[in-house]
Amino acid sequence: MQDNREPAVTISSIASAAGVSVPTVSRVLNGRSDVAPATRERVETLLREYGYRRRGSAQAAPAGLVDLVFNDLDSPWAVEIIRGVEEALNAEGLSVVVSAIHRRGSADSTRKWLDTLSARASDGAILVTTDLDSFLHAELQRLHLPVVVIDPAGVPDLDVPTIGATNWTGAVNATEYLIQQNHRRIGFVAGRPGIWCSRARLDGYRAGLEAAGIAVDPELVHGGDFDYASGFDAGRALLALHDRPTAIFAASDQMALGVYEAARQQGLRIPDDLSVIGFDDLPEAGWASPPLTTIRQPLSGMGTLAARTLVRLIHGETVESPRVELSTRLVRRSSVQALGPQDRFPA
Amino acid sequence: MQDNREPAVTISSIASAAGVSVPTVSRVLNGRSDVAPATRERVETLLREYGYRRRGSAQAAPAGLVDLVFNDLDSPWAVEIIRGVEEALNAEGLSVVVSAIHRRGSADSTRKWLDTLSARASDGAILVTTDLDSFLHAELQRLHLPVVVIDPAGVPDLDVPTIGATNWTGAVNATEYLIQQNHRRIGFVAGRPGIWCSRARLDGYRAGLEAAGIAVDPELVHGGDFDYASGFDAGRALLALHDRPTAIFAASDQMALGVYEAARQQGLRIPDDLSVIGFDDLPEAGWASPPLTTIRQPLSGMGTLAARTLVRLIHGETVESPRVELSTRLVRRSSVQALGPQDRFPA
DNA sequence: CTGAAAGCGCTTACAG
DNA sequence: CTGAAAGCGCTTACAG
Repeated sequence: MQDNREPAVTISSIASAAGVSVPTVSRVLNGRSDVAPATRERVETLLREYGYRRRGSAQAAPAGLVDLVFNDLDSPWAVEIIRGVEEALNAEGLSVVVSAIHRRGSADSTRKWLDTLSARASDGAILVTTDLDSFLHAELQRLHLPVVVIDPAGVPDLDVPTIGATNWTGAVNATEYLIQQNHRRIGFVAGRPGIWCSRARLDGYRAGLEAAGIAVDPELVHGGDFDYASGFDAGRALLALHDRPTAIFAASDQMALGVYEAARQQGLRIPDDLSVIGFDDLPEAGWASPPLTTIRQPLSGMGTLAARTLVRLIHGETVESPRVELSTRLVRRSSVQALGPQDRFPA
Repeated sequence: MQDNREPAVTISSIASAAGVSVPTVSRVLNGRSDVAPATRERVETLLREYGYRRRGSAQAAPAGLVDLVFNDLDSPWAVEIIRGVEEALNAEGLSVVVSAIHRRGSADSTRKWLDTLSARASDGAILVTTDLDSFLHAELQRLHLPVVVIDPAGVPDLDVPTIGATNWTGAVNATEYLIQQNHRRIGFVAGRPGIWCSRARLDGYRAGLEAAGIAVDPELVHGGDFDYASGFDAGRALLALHDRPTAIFAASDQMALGVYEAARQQGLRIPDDLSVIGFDDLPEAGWASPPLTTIRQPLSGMGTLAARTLVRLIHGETVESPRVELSTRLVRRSSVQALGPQDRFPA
């Protein structure tokens, strides 16, 4: 995998490559104004190409810092991951720098982020749900910065370790469980499109139905993007169907809570009139009323594993299995009720 | 307030203070084994006393790092603060190191944390809900590290800026609102004891009742510690009362959700049979079913303000008002219903 | 176990 | 705008 034992790039190697003196490079590095624009440009390019990293004095003196990068910091999701990463890294004597990629997609902001990363001499980075495109990947390589991705957006390069959960299997289990409880019309609220795990959950739902010989009704599959509002909208649409579902499987807990509210507004009670199952098992799932049955994915465990994997890369070790999926499991609480028998023979 | 412009403590000043050579101090600093125990001890003490901070080369070269410290990273609370801090600091080109004080209270772990802080040359620290005791305060002063505290546990030293919310006023407002809706028997679930804001909320509840000429019934005040389980327990106890409350004001949203579940388990519907109001306005409040009416405290705004205040201290500026309380406000959603008129004249 | 010496990576006046 | 020189804070062989 990555290798961090290359000869260090120093200010003086940059200087000779650029054909200028060491002080000049130093000036560029420190944003002094008294440098000819052409010189500055040339030096900056070289700095970038060589992947120069500020280094205190003589020997590297590791910063003991790892970057944990989210697209946005607006989900309860994030704390779980942060907690797992922080615990594992703290045990290794490392600290976690948490950041969100602001104005996502802007090449400029990515550039700026990379510069900061480089300036502070981070030992490695954990990217969450990030689309590690080839540009970003190349830049990180250049910085000799080990990387681990949690829940990659697309299928990442093979030499970048990724940590995920058994999304497909978890979704199959959720669907099977509802079928066991005699549900046949099972609605599905999908996750944010474009992220790998969303697709896996949708496929698992379909596979679960088909394994039980139930045809997939496209009407019962509704788009979403993981958050509450999209769950509410999807729930409303699904419950407005002529032949409405008796159970809804939402690809995230937040969307499941949106379904709760859509049901409540239509006077439907959970689990009596509608069964709901979520995905994630955020603490919030246990706080719902009634407590939400869901598929647990070990988010903080994923964080811990990502951290441990990264530490190995930092130490120059290789990682034998670059893609790991931690297992999910069904957590039964009170939002699913068996259909049929009860209906026919009420107590 | 704090001053950061003191002459830098260098390895050589420590060396002469200790009566040893520079290389020896360097060895202690790097944990080399070949140093006499007595010498090591003496040097370490001096290092501490002088508040030595590793510094790359010649000039300080600010690390651009700020520490954000929680007691625990297990609450949805935390993300809100992190988000606010991260945004404000990112705008200043600074990064956020997030950590939890593990094994709280252990002097040893505090020591270790301070060492890390010092080693990485953090520019400042934001402590959340921390009891900044005089020991910690003195140590941070020694490191010349500016500090801001969010929601201080106790009453902190006057020269440490603190950021909070108008907890007392918010609680008065919540209580007044319930009274306006004709509630008279209003239960209260208190926050974690020992934290300043818990006390303010309890006092606000009492003041709100008394202002309306309602006597405070001690039976209606129940202990809690901010989390879901304690809210559930308190809700259960309150609803089991002979003359049970028609409304419950919980000092946190998480506890309010616990009250929801306690009500549901007793077959009580919200808001029809019981009105509930929370405190915080976490995203979770909006996801409850029915959506929770609550007192909003601007958590991410508190994070932002703490960050900005810290940046000023880092720049050596003074802060004119060391204790700021951001205002809270009532967010009306669907968990409170007026009592009385409706009951007498149903639609 | 310790210090004198050499050296490293970098920066800052100082000339030009 | 740029480089030669001096210097800073630190570390690492090298002696003893």
